[in-house]
Amino acid sequence: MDTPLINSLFTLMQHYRVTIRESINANELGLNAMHVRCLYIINDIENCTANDIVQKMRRDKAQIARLIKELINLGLVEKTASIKDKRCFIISFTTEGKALLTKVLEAEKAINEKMCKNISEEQVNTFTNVIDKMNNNLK
Amino acid sequence: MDTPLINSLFTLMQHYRVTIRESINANELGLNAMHVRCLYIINDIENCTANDIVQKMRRDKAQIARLIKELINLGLVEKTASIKDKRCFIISFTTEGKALLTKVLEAEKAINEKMCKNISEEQVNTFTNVIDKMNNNLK
DNA sequence: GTGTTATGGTTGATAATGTCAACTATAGCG
DNA sequence: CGCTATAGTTGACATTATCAACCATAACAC
Repeated sequence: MDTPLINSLFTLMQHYRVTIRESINANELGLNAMHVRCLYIINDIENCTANDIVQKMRRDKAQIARLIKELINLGLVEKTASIKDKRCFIISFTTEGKALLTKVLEAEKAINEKMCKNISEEQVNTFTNVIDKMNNNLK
Repeated sequence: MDTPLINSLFTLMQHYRVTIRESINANELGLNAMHVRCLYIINDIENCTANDIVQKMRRDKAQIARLIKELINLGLVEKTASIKDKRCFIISFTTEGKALLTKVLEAEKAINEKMCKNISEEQVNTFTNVIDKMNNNLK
């Protein structure tokens, strides 16, 4: 086996993508994986800006701008001008957005549980640990 | 932290994608990550057919058909009719394809090493183990 | 202050990737 | 034989990603 690691990772991501899509469609939330990731980041980062998301996701800022626009059109988040830096907009949840996030988190939690079934807590810890290290190594 | 696992995985894949693209572009091999994955699979599976790749990659057969066509146009692989089943084509490497695969494997090996730096063998083993289990759980 | 360069964000155009449905040819099975 | 299933191809289309140009503001040098 040459580089089973990456190939396994690819497979896992593909599985995940299919599963989350099914789950989200089933829940009729009208979002895709990227939207969901965005919501997480907005939730995690205090006074989150588009640029924060770009940094976190390592994706093109054009793509992020459009993702945010979609989230706004869906009425899930809103932009407010930043006082400190007039170039930036702070992205925050609407009431609907907050409610939806809760739902999405539940859906993902279910997937997470399914995914981690029969894997010991210790192993999962090692797993996340290794991922973090890898992320640092590739930074 | 709600589902750091998936988010970390996303980040890792993104890192990987960027790294492999840089590396492959640097090597001027003219391939993308999907091509590379295809090559691996063709290498791994005895008498590999398009359908084998579809199964392995869990992607649409149309996409795979086109990927293979590109690899053929690049002169990397070739199709030969299967004797057993006249609907299938066996995909095999040309001399150039085999040579290129070797190069790609080296490039990926370098990335793999970079990625696994300062991570013990044991941890890497646990890691791959957990991925495999997760893949099974999501199957 | 002015000028210059860097940064955050938006948009248009386009490329890359993924998906669906229709179709051909063959297989497998009653 | 007739019927249904499978392997693969193609066309059309949807989604996602990337690049370059652009505007407004910031940050810094002078």
